[in-house]
Amino acid sequence: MKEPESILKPESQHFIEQAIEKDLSEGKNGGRVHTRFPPEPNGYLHIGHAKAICLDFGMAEQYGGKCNLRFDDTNPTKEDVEYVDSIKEDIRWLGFTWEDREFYASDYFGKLWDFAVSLIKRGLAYVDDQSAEAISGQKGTVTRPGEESRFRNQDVRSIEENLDLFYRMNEGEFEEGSRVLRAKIDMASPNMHMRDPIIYRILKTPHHRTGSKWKVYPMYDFAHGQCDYFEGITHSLCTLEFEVHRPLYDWFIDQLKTDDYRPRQIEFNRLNLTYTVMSKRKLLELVKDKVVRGWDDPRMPTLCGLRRRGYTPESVRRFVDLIGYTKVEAINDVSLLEYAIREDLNKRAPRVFGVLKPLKVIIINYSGNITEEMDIENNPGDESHGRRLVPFSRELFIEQDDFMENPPHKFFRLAPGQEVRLKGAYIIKCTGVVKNDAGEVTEVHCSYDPETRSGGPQAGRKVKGTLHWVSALHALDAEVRLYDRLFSDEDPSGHRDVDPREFLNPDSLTILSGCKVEPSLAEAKPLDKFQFQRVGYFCVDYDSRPGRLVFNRTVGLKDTWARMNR
RNA sequence: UGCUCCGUGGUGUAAUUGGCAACACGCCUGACUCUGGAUCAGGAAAGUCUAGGUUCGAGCCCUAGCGGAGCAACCA
Repeated sequence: MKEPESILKPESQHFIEQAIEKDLSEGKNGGRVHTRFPPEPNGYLHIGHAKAICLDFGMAEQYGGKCNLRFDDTNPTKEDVEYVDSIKEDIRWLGFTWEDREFYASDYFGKLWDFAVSLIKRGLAYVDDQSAEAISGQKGTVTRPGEESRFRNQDVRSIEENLDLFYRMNEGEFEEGSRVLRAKIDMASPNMHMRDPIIYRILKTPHHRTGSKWKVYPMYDFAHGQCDYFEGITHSLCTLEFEVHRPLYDWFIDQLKTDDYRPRQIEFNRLNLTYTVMSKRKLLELVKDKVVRGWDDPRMPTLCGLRRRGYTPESVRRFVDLIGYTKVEAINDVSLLEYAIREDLNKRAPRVFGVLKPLKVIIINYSGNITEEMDIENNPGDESHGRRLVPFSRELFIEQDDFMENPPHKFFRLAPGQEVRLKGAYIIKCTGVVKNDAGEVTEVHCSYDPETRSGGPQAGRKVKGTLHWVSALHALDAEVRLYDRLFSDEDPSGHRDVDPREFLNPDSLTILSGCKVEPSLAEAKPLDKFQFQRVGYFCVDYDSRPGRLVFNRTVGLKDTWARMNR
């Protein structure tokens, strides 16, 4: 065992912890740490969000502060309560709580409106009648400054007219797209976001919370920073791409603030995982086009997908902990995620016998009239998991891969003349095979040595291999779904002008039916997790029913034999 | 081409803030094992993008270059 972490060299701090501690030591915000997790309810959460959630809630927890849940619901055309509910479920599943601090950007529509009105009154915002095309045409490029809209000029449009138009925009008098409200900042700014950004647009789609009260909605950039400000957020943690938005947020807060309090935005690297895509837009496409079975398809990097796949919240949090927070754009190896779930399930998943591709074994010197109950530990590494009884009889199933008629060197499994131990039962020796017309082995005949029963007089005899097995008479039928990476390319969205779907892995799902599992699994319920010994970790799918068991393979075991054969 | 950010083993992160480049995953070897799992012991693998500079001493500071990413939605 390793030493407890506390007496090891203290874990080094990442740059955000350092920043927070510096603020704390300087007495900023009266020693408060208050963060927020601000999802848009327009899709399901994925593991990239888990990274943000762990940071937002984690920093608050670590420094004795609070973390708000705030839905960024400023665009009714894309958002829905379905997503609100799933997001809350996923955050709870991860193990975090926002107590009574469930907020919505839409809670602040009134304040935001008032702020916009105040900007107009101060000559810092104006209504622009131009089309979207015209406005973007005047925006300039990254190397060339933009041109000012003629409506920017107060001689053309007075403050009074701006106010009148803004009110009428919200009364529904004008069509969507016919007018917008813009902040008057700097059309020549090297930062594109400062070139008179649009802050309000007309949208007549009813909002999932405010109904049709509003006809104008604030843009994200006009809402986000101010909401943080309204909530007294001290540290606004977000991903790298918002770095260039920060000056704009600061500009708005400058117009709003009454003292020197200001949320501090710190940007960190987003999570990218190999062999998958992580943008909500791309994930939504996979769902809509039925490439996968839904948001919770076990191949999806969504939290609901990982949950259905058999991942535990602890393993997800452990993974997030392992990858850290930096400012380097990185792509994390999915095998580290797999390590995290193996590590967790190795401790908690009971061991059972499950045979994916059954091959019949007949013990020729074992009576056909008896059944023995073999007493087998549920987790060899941890006695507290207890033991169970597994029935053994003359006819068994073993894994097809565990038998070879003409084995290569170092094949420690069953082969003619070769001995193996049946885990928890007897040592058997292969005495012959039965083949069908096609020459395939359909039955393996073995003899057993009664002295070698586990716990018996000859139990200590060494044989090279140990196999898992199920009694043919007692085994339960099951369907097993094997998952592989969704994409065959390490970085499917990392190719310019190539649709990631060019790289879809056609073998990402394999459904096996007629699998045989031990009878103790009869009552297994969805999301129950097991290790099918020597095969991998599996969890019961939502589709599973008593008498029609369905398992998902979460992840395989490390397989030295398979690796040797690569 | 403008602005912003970033370059440390294969991957992801560290380096007590200027002092022997460390950790995890992966890989290799051995031990142990009634899971070819787990566990344990050991090993290979970067000299920190490049070139200068400051310094007794630079991954860290300075200068220049090179390379990568982000930003021009009435999306968030």
